[in-house]
Amino acid sequence: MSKAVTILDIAREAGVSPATVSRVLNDSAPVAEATRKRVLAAAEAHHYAPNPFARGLVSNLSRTLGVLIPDITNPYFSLLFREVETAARQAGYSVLLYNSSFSAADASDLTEQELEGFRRMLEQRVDGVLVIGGQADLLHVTEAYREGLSRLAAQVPVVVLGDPIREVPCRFIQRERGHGVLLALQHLTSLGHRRIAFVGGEAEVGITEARLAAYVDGLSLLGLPLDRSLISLSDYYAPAGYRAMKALLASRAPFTAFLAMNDHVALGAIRALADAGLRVPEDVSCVSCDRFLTADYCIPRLTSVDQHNERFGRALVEALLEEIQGKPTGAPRLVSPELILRESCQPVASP
Amino acid sequence: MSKAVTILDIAREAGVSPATVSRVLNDSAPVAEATRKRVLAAAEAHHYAPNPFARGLVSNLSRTLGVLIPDITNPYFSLLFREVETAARQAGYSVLLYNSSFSAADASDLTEQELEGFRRMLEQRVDGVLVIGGQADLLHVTEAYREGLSRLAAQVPVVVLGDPIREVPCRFIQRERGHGVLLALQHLTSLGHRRIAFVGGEAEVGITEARLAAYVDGLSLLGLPLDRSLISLSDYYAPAGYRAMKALLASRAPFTAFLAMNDHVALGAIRALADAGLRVPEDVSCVSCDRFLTADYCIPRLTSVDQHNERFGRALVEALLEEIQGKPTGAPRLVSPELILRESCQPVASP
DNA sequence: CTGAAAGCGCTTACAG
DNA sequence: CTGAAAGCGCTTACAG
Repeated sequence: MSKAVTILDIAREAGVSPATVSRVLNDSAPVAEATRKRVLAAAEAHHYAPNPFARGLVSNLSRTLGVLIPDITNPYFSLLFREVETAARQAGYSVLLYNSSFSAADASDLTEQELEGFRRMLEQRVDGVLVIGGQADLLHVTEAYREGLSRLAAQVPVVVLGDPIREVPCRFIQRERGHGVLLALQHLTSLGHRRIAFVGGEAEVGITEARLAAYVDGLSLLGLPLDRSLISLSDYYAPAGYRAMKALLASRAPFTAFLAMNDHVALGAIRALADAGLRVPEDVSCVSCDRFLTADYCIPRLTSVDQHNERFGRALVEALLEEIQGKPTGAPRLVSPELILRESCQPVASP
Repeated sequence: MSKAVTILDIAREAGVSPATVSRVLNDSAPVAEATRKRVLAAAEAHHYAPNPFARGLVSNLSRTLGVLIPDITNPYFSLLFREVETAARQAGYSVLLYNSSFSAADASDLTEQELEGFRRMLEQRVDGVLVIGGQADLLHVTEAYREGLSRLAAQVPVVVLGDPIREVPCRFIQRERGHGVLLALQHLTSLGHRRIAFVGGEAEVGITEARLAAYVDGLSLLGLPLDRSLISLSDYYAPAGYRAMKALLASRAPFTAFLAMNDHVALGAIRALADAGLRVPEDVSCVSCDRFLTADYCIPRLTSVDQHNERFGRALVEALLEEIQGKPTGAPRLVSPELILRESCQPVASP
């Protein structure tokens, strides 16, 4: 590999001191226009890029943001991440991604992975950290996690997508998560459905609790009875949706429609219905949340609440930049959920 | 933010010189066991993490790998990336991800995004770069891209997933991409299909050309005639699959089965068939490539060739580490494609 | 086995 | 507006 060109090379070429080159490149002090031009020309000619190590050593800044995510192959996270990366880049930051492969199934084992992520961020001296998913999504975190996150936040600005964790000095940002469920319930009841199941999600996870609460409140708001046997939890992927629907069918609790935690769960659930000889929407209607990429091409096309989660990515980055730059804290812009009507709902069959 | 602890703090605490601390921490020279223990204890006690800027300034190493990817929300890339990140981490490297949002549709405009990615990698002084997708997937790249990639490779080890580009000093790694198509064709012909369409993919893209070539060769191998009107290209997402199938149907060329470039394309194509009143597999059989996450839950479940692309991620990282460490070049381990039989194929209806 | 010292490539007071 | 010099926190010959 060829040796990189340094500020000294540019200084020599432009006939000035390295200090002046630095001033021109960082626009950190007035420099005579003629000098300035010579410096810029020299830098350009040699494709000069300041050494970030040297720069970091004095500024203590890496121009890098760390992002902790459990699983980038989950479209919920990858959509969010893409937005985060774009926003970060536009603000002049690179993004270090750490995939902690966290799944609520075995929290104790995997806490270590998240702690390792925290450590990495510290080692790499990122300028700020975004924590998305993992234990931050849970109602209760382990003590080790609390400590690790606190230590991290003591040394670098941290923004967490989630509800505040007691005594942890991060900035927490949470979205409104119940309104979409209400939209879905209203839609289903307007079609005459009265026995509406809730499928997917895990207990102990914030989003599940929030949506479940909205489900319970929504039913009462709409004057429908709550039947706990219509709630079938699992997790957030297609196999889980399949299992949850199987369990629901096995319970023989009657229902004419269901709410799915997301499109993958919906897919699995619809598959389970099909395997039981039930069609969507002819026999059962379905509204899903968190619309993913291919929902418009499934059979049936999924009616889904689009939470516009990905737009939230930019808000997260902006909050983090505020923390880094110590600027005033604007409240994150809210993005309203939107019910996308497709084919998976139909008026309830008259009994 | 609290001021970080430095090697001097540890040296003082352990009653040794900073040089000795460095030796212990890097295991770079013999140190008396007693001294060693004191140093380690002090480092531990203060959660000491060496400053990567200072370290990088002398070593010129960042312990960071750069990964250039067009779109992390595409499951093909996110599956690959997850494996890359895991392998990199296990080798002690962090990963900087740059999303270039490249789509072959408007190459000229987007070359700039990829060049910007190259520049970023250089600025950040990553220890090595992995180039995945984008123009690297194309049969022909722009001159600007060639120059940018060459300049990058002149300064840092670069591994490209793709076919060699003339005069560019990178290591290129390519997979075998035709065998899966042959498996699919054999399966379909064994079911009696003789008019098999090819749906999805773009001309000018390597993988499309490779699979198309395998399709042409496979047909002749199996003694079937080639009918160009059964080839309907588009790109790699569900909407494209939909359009491609619509076009194929509009052409009225008869076929009883089709090969899809990937599961998203298959989904779109099957949707288009459904909208035309045709069922899979009853009316038309389908084999897809590049199995994605939810293929087992679609209606119908997709029969698909699993290329095990994600396993390739580790091979890429290993190749890059070899380039970085200047070690001998092992040929990348090959991963054979595997035909996953599900529900989307059925014997051809007797005419 | 251990320490003193130079040096990596920048930025930033301090002079002028 | 510009330069000389110190210093950021490490690592690595060089001595001993």
